[in-house]
Amino acid sequence: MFKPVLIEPSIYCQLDIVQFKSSCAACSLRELCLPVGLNEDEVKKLDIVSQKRKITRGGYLHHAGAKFQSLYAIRSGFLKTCVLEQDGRHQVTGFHMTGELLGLDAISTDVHTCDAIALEDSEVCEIPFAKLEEISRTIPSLMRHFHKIMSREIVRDHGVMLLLGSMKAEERLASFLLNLSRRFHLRGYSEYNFNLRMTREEIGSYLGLKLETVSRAFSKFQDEEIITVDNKHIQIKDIARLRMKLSNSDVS
Amino acid sequence: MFKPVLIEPSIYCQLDIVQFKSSCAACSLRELCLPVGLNEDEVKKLDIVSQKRKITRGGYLHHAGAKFQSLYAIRSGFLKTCVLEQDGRHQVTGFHMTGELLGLDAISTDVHTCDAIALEDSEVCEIPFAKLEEISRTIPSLMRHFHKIMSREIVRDHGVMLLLGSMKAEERLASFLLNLSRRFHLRGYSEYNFNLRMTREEIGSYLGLKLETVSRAFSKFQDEEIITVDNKHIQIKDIARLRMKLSNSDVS
DNA sequence: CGTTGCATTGAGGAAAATCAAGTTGAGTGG
DNA sequence: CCACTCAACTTGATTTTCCTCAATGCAACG
Repeated sequence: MFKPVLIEPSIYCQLDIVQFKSSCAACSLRELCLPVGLNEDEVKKLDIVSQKRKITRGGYLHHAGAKFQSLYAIRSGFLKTCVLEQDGRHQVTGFHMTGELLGLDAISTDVHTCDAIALEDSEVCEIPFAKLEEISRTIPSLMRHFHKIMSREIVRDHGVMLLLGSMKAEERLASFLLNLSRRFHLRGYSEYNFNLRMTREEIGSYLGLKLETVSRAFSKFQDEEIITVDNKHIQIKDIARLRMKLSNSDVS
Repeated sequence: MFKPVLIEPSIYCQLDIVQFKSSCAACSLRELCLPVGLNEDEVKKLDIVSQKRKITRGGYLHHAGAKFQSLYAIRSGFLKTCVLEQDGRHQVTGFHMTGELLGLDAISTDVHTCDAIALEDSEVCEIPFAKLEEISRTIPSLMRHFHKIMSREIVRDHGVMLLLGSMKAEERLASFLLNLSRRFHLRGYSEYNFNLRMTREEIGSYLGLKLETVSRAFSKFQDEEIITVDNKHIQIKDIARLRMKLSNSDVS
């Protein structure tokens, strides 16, 4: 089922065996998570740092308000992050998968500003931030890479702001599906067939819509034969028309 | 009119005189822009870096798509940043004032992802990013401070996402006004009286509303005697009730 | 086999967008 | 100083979109 694109299957199998010995050198996510071009010594420095941790479905990786110690690189699984306001308002700010880095928001105040919750059994590398900063002083390419990751998060957030501020319901859902499709594809899964890990309500929260609106939009896309929806399973039948949903608002 | 809170007026006047000699040591924004606790030698290292630049009202600090070289610290003035999509969709992602840092989004791809436009005559310090990274390797507190600034931007964006995803028009406008009020206050201006630098349309774009909706919400707040609006001039008459607009939706 | 959580669908209503006049105010030039 | 222009703003009427409320379906699970 798992088909890594970046490495040989044999290497991946080997990984499976050593999976409780933390090792960046052998990690299948090296290309996602670390800058290319580190030499062996540099990679070894990192090995000291990280430690693995498992979170079962529904479990918290961290709570909003918790003291910040570490960033988390997702090794496998699927998580959501949500911000909460004192008045009970809350919102999913992102869905996160293999190779992505969580906890960047907490650097600013040394306190996590969001909950991170596993939507399926997941495994993360815990990276103590103080150590990462220390090591990155001696490895400029690592520092640069880290800055790019933070910046990418800012760019991503701006994209979501654009979505929330100027798209209609169907455009939002199309954008969401295309984004998921691309990210699954990057990780070696089918870009046309995948299972949603989140509920309609969580999708709605992320997209600034109510769950009924999400459901209706799914049904509409299905009627139009752009996708098929079977509960959590999505098949994209006509990705070109799904992309068209983004740019124009003309409906037959 | 200008009443800096963090430094003595005399120091500020002195600054006015030397304003074309770039000097972080003498800058009135030191506390905003630099980590506290740098010694003189460390501050001098920074002086090499930055160079001033003026942008007149309506002018671009940078265009989306431009090659990224430098971050910009705002010394004075007021700017907006907007993202644009290929399909013509565009959105204001932020309004920025004295002491804030622009260009963080561009680190990820070495290309600016948004336009930055001056809404009044402004002055910025140009900080070549490569040099900043280099210096921050030798000054850990500077590196830490920079990471906190990036992280703060992520937290800010999450706040905007929450606003766009789950607030009604009046709540958004109230949130916007309170945010401006706080930021003016921090910079030594009145928290109850200020002039908007942006149009209703720009406010609307930022808040995910049409300009007419913004205008109506202003009028409503005025009818309720929470604020007075005279074109661009805003007076907050009852900040408590403005804050209430955020938390509850009950209207008399 | 009832309970529970999630999803779908319909009907009605509220919020904001859109469309359409007007108004105001700053800048321009006679 | 006045007329003119233009952009920004306000306000009202109408339409669209999405939310809310409610009923129902459906699969998983003790």
